[in-house]
Parts: sequence; structure tokens; C-alpha cells
Amino acid sequence: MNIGEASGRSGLPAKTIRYYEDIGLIRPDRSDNGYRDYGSDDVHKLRFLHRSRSLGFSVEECRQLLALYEDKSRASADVKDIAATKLIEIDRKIRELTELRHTLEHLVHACHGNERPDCPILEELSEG
Amino acid sequence: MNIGEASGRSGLPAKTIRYYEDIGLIRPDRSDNGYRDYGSDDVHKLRFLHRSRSLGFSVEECRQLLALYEDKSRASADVKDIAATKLIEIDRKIRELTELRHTLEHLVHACHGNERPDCPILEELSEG
DNA sequence: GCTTGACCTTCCAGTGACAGGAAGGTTCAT
DNA sequence: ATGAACCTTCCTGTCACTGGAAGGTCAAGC
Repeated sequence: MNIGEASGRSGLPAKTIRYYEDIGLIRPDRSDNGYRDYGSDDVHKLRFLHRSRSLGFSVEECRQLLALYEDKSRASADVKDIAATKLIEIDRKIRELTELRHTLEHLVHACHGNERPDCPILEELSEG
Repeated sequence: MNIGEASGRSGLPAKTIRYYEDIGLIRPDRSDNGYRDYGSDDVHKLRFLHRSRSLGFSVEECRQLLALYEDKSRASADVKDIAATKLIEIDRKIRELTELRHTLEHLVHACHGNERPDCPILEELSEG
């Protein structure tokens, strides 16, 4: 499929997809007319990139995560190390998002006065 | 406190803290010697910025979130709208991170063969 | 009192991760 | 065969920092 369809299916702008090729994250085929030609595995990777980028992982971290999927042997200890590190990071992010959610909810529903700047929510805010 | 201590307590580099001042996110006092002078509420905000930035919110979104804390009247409907939108976004992020965690765990523990590119995990990956 | 080193200041240039747009080739429907 | 909707490369701009130069401030030690 062409880049337009790959864009539609992955949610990433075509510009970004070309950029990801520039920096070596994906390597689509080329059709005879010179157009990029994406397969469904490419789209999988693009969707994955879309998600993990939006969750605060850097492109380099995404490259590592992608390497986990692409590692054929899957035996290497470094690969497992990377995965373990990422799992810890993900857990931290989940925890922080949960706290942020909590804080925000309180701010909207409970802390509706002028009791700041000593509002307990603002204190809670800085505990993470 | 000086910027160095504010940096230590918030986890943000001093450079970034100055940048956040440039773009109007925080407004620390100045000491007589011209040094920036941060209070504990400033540190709260900085920690908050640190967290929400690392969770994939843009600086402009962080500005909106900060506005929620700073809004004295807390009555405005737009403020509640922003908060509600952010809550939905946060829930989505939590869901996606949970899926990502799941996927990663499978990759490390279960899918340890060469059954790709048709590995079910890679398929699962693209469902989000 | 002077120096040394760790702070701090401003300013300017560079980077990472894109986004916009120009200039032009391809494909497809009418 | 002409126009619209794709695609290509290339070059520039933007956002959110990051590094470094050039210089002021401060506390400690000689």
C-alpha cells in the first residue's frame, strides 16, 4: 500500500512516516514508480510507534522497543534487560498517570474553594 | 531557594526551568543579586510540569493543567471542560500503557520463538 | 584581602522530532 | 487529455529543549 493508506491505518501523518524512514526506524519497499510500498507488518510497527511515542517514550526508546519485536533470536540478555527496564518505566508511568488522574478529579469535584495555596491536593501533587 | 536547589527538588534541569520561565509557565521572584528565587509552590509546579511532560502532554497542555491549579475562582465552565477532556486523555493513556505492558511481558516470557512475523503478539499490538 | 571554585546571569547557537510548502512526477476518472 | 489526488525530494520553520561562551556572585580557605 502507498504511504497515504499506511498513514490512515497507523494514524501517523505521512510526513512523520517519511521521517521515521529517514532515521531508519522502518524500511518499506519501493514500487516501480518510486512510491513507498508498505506491508501490514509495516503498519503494525507504525501503529506501535504512534502509541509509544504518544505515551512519552523517545524515538530512541521506541527504536529499542521495536528491536524487541524484530530480534529474531530473542535470546540475548540485553534484549531482556531492555524489556525489563521498559516494564519498570511503564509501571512508573501508569502510576504517575493514575495519581495525575486522582489529582485532577479532586481539583474538579472536591477542591472547589479558595483554600489554596495550602490546598491538600497541591501538596499531594508534589509527592510523586 | 536558588535555581540549583529548585532543579534538584523538581528533577528538572536548570536550563529547562529557565526556559519554562521564558515561555511564561512560572514566575519566580528575584533576589537582590539578580538570582531567581523559588518558593515551595514553585517547586510543586515544577514537579507537576516534570511529571506531566514525561507522560506525553505538550507544554501547552501542561499550561492548561497548571491553569486548573491556579484558577482562583474555579467556577468557570471552560476550566471544567479542559479538566474533563484531560481526564479522558489520561484514561486513554493508562489503557494504552497497560496494553503496552501486556504486550512487552508476552514478548519477553511467552513469545520466545521465531514464530514471527505472524506472532499473535504482533497482531495484538495493532488492535489498540 | 585575595583567590578558587561552585554557583548564578544572559545570550546565542545547535538538536530532536517533526510540520509546511515548493517544484515536480504518477495515476485515475471524466 | 485535463484536472484532482496522489506521490517524490528538498529546503525551511517550529517546538521544546540543550550546550556553551562570557561574565557576575558568594562562601571558604590561605
